[in-house]
Amino acid sequence: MNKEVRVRFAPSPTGGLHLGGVRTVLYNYLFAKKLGGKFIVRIEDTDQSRFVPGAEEYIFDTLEWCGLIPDESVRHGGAYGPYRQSERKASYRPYAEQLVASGHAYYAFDTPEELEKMRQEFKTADNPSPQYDHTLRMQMHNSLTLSAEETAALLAAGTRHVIRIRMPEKETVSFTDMIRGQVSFDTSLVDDKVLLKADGMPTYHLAVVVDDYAMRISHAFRGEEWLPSAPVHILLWKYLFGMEQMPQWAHFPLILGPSGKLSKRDGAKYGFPVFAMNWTDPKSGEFTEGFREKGFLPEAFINLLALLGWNEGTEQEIYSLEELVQKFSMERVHSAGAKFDYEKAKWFNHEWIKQSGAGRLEAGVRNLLTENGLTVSDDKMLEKVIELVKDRCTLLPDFVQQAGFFFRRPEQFDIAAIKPKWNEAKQLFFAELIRNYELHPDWEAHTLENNFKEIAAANELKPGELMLPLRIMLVGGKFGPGVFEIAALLGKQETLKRMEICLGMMNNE
RNA sequence: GGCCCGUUCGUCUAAGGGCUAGGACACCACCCUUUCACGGUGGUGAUACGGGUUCGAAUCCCGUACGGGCUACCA
Repeated sequence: MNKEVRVRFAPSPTGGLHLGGVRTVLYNYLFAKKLGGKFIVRIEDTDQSRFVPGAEEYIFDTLEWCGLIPDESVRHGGAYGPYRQSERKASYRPYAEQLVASGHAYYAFDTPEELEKMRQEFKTADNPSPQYDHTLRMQMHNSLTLSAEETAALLAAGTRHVIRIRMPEKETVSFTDMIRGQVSFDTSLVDDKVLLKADGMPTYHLAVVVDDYAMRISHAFRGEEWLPSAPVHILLWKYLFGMEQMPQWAHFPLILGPSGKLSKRDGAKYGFPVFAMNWTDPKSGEFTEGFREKGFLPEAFINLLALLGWNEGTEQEIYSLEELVQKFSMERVHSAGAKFDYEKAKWFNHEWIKQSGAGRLEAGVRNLLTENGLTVSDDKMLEKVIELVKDRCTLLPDFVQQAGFFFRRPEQFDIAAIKPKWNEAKQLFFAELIRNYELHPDWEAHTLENNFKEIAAANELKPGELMLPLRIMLVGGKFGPGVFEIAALLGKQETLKRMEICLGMMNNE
């Protein structure tokens, strides 16, 4: 009795995937996995003029980075292919013709110029965007206004034409949205949408219904921007396949930027990533920054997206993908749009870095260090360094500053930070400290600290005033973890070397 | 303009008729730490407005305002 749960994400390969897109994928995925269903990716490339090379690959790379692996797709195969609409082109026309035959659609021969003329002609202050609808269709160039013979002749001559749905008048179309409850529309107010374009390709409206049927989609989820065209889709289901076959719908709230629906431009404008991964438009050359390159962990990215519009009802905020699958439910998706908050996004990443083991972070950190000209030769060392500094890193690139000095002697020392309080007594203290450390047997943080404090006490100096200078000597600046931990990890030779270099600089100044 | 959706701290949200409106981010203060963080404690801060329904409303209904989306042979 229960249909198998099958959901689909149906992106148009026109560019990178932004926050909202990935969240739509995520909710689809979570819903499917929670119910033991299938997650399908279908490429909606019915608009050939908007084809962008590389966009499809980008989409799949993003899904892989996020760990949201489709069960069926162009890449992953499946029994309901092909999963690219351009390759299903032949399947759409018959349905459109069927609708014409049953009186629910008609041929329209209006040229783009004629349409433009109509819009200008009927445009008024009260009606700034005239629609091709029941009020106007009898004034247009279509099979409703032409005789059957004229229409047949035009068709036989291969005249360019589209097929439009004939929206009924004065009907109320309603459906139950899983998030919003019942939503109703008056069909008199909906226009006669094009179903089949002049190039023989379907529009989204026809394709989504035909393919959702063909692929046995049980639940159809998409962004709220699709809500206004829902009545068209509902009617197509009714005319073509029957309402009992129709999937259940849910329209996700939009993710808003600082001003309205989040756009890729908002990123550059307000200084945060909008796409999942870096993307450069091959035509315009426009670059849009991605969360991955910005230094986000996919776990954090998924986590923050999940909580942008959904919550379990508890105070938990950190969830792994597995946990999300277990706890997600469509009923708890919020109905109002959510404004994206980059500060909170960073907090999620910081939390994930803190709770990740060095092993999880190692590869990424190593790449970052290498990219910055730092060589990691000792894996054990890298592991310890990561554990030591990860609490201080919000984004992955923070590791370059926080961990870099372990792998390369600083080129600059922030001498200005200690110079004003420098004096003979401190000079002597460090000379003695070096002598002491040279003879130091075990080189462990706590004994280094003990010796440091003993010598300070013997010279009647406050340890606190000596720790910053030591830090500058080892790190180069006022940052990093505990200074004796650093010395311990750096090793005796390198620690003494850095102290001597710095002390020399102090003398020469 | 029309249609649709929405409205709890600045932001993400909890509370699905009974109350000191809870949590998180951010911010502020203090503690810890003589770096910076982490951590800990505390604080500022919200039910858009007006009507109903009810013993009682953030919660249900209506209106207003405001916000957003759609209004292509784009998705």
